[in-house]
Order: sequence, then structure tokens, then C-alpha cells
Amino acid sequence: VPTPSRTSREEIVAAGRALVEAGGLDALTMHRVAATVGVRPPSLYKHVPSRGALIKLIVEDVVDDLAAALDGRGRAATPGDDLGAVARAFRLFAKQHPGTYRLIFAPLPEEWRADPVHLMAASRAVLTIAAALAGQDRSLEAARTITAWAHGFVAMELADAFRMGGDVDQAFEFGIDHLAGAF
Amino acid sequence: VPTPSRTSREEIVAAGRALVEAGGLDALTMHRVAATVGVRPPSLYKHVPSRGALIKLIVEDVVDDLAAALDGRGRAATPGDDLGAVARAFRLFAKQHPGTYRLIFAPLPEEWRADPVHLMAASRAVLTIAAALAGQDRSLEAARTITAWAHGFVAMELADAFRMGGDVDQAFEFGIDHLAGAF
DNA sequence: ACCTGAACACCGTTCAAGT
DNA sequence: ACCTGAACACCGTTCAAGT
Repeated sequence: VPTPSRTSREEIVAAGRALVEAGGLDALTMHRVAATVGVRPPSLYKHVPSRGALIKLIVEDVVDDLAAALDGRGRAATPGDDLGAVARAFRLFAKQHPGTYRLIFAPLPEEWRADPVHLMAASRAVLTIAAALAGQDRSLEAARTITAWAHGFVAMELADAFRMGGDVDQAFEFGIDHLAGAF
Repeated sequence: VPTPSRTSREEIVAAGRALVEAGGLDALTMHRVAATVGVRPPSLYKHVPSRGALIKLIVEDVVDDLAAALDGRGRAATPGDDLGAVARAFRLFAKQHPGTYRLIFAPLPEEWRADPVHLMAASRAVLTIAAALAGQDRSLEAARTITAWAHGFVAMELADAFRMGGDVDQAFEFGIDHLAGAF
């Protein structure tokens, strides 16, 4: 006798994402996800192959949101202003979703990593700006320099690694200004 | 009747570091550490308060080695060449110790994070170069820009996040060149 | 003073049995 | 076709008992 699903993959991903956001990857247990969606742990395996596969789905969900946040900005007057706008949008997203942002570049086992398609969508905005700043044939290197700086900055900020005083917001603006003029 | 220790904190930290290096933080279990040093899991608690405290000791050990790697270079001809030398030493360290490098800026719970003293020792080399490049009163911002870029770059590299082709070594040298001229 | 076995409350995952 | 309880092999940690 077929029975209707009592939950869904979407609901499971959303519940898992909330758990990661609230308590990091350690808080993502199949038991807790099951309790959240109102089912017993073994039932989750009818919707998702494993905890690792669930992590992958959560990361892809977050990366898609990041891509939307980076694309959903007006066009600024100069490439330098555009760089400032994406950089600030990037940092804002990380601060608004610290728990799940960290997952994006976390050193996960190969099989749990996001599909490249999602990361490439999130790279589009920076690539466009890099081409405007450094020229088409240097755009990939410039984009990697910008992205590395932006990710490194927010990763260190989220890890509370800026412990020598000073104004962290000001250091971020300093980075924007000097990268905009670097290429 | 007092009995002599069959292991030590140093041995436990070394065993834990090797486990993290080989299999990431997930591989660091008290059971495996105990088996490596030849003792039962409960005995570890005579030498280390908890798994979290062990993680902290491992991170501090790694950060000390990183500081030594960054300091153990000759002085180059120009500040720009010095920047290249530390940056390459930084990246080399990360590639030689990928599993434990990732721990340094990992989003660990507050109580497991390295003591600031260790991180500050590792910051010394970059701060000196930043002062030479950007001037004393901009040295902190410049050091944060450089460190963010370097960490972001190797973090993305270790996470296999550069998936759009191109030469990654060349992108790193591109970053060095343009940061050296940015301040 | 350190080590041990037993125990507790958790995990991820499998599987046969229910509906 | 999905859900469940029972089970297995793991975890971190505590604690009384050994030496």
C-alpha cells in the first residue's frame, strides 16, 4: 500500500540549512533533521542518500542565494564603484549567513562539494568587473585576486582572526580602494 | 601507588596533528588518538581536558610552525620582493600541511580557538612588509589586505574552488605583483 | 598518579516489518 | 511507496576500581 510522503527533500534541506546556520556543521545530525521535519531518522534516507549528500544540497542552495545577492545590485558609475558594491554585497551576505557561508569554501570531501555550475554562477559578477578593471585577457587572474581577498577577509572576520585592534570596516574599504587601483 | 605516565601531552598533540593532517577534523577521534599513543580513550583525559582543548593545542602547534616558516627567509632586495617571498612561503606551508593549515582559520567555537599570542607571532613578517610598502600608519590595513588575499587564495585552492581553468600559479604571481604595486 | 573496563547518551546507517 | 523500531558500529566523556 503506497503511503504519501510526510516530508520532502526541500523541507529536509531547509531544516538542515537552519541547523547549520544555528550551530555549524556539527549541529547537522540526521536525528535532529528528522525531528525538525517530524519523521524518524531512517525515513530521511528515502529522500536523501546520506548526510554528505545533504551537506552538498545545502551548500548548493546557499551558493545560489549568494549568486542572487551578488547579481541583484544596480550598475555603478565606474568599475571601481562596481567592485566596491559587489565586495560589500559579498561581505554582507557572509555576515547575514555566517554559519552556512563558511560551508562554501570549507574543505569538504570531494563527493560532498557543490557542483561547479553553482560556483560559476556566483563568479559571474566578479568576472565582469575584473574584465572592466584589468582587461579581458587578464580578467581571470584579476577575478581570482579579488575573490581571494574578499573571501579571505570575511573568513578571517568570521573566525575572529582580526585581533590586533584597528577598524575592520575601514580595513575592508582600504582593500576595495587599493584593489580598484591595482590593475 | 603512583604509576609513571605511559604517554604525554606532546605525544597526544603530535598524534592528533597527524590524524588531522591525514583525514581532516573528522578523523580526529579520541579513540584513534588513544590507539596511536597506546592507551585507552579515558586515559587521554589525564593529559588533555577534552577533544576541543586538543584541537586548540594542535592549532597553536601549527600556527607556531607557520610563524617559523614565514620568518625563516632571507631579506629580499625590495619590499615588493619581500612580499613575494612571504606570500610564496605562506602558500608553500599551506600546501605542505593542507589538513592542519585549514584549521587555522576554521570557524571553531570560541573556547577551541588558538590563543592570540600565536597568531600575532605569525603576523609579524607580513606587518613589517606592509609597513615598508604602505607606510607605518597604513601598515595594519595593508597587512590585512595582504593576509586576506593570501589566505583566501590558498583556502580556495585547497577547497578546489578554482574550477574555471587558467594557470593557478600564474594567478598567484599576478596577485603578488599587483598587490606589491597597490599601496 | 595514571590506567582500565563498564557505562551513558549520543551519532550515521541498514534492514526487515508494518501500513 | 514511505515510515518505523531494532540493531550495529561507532563517537565523547564520566567514574569507580585497579595498580
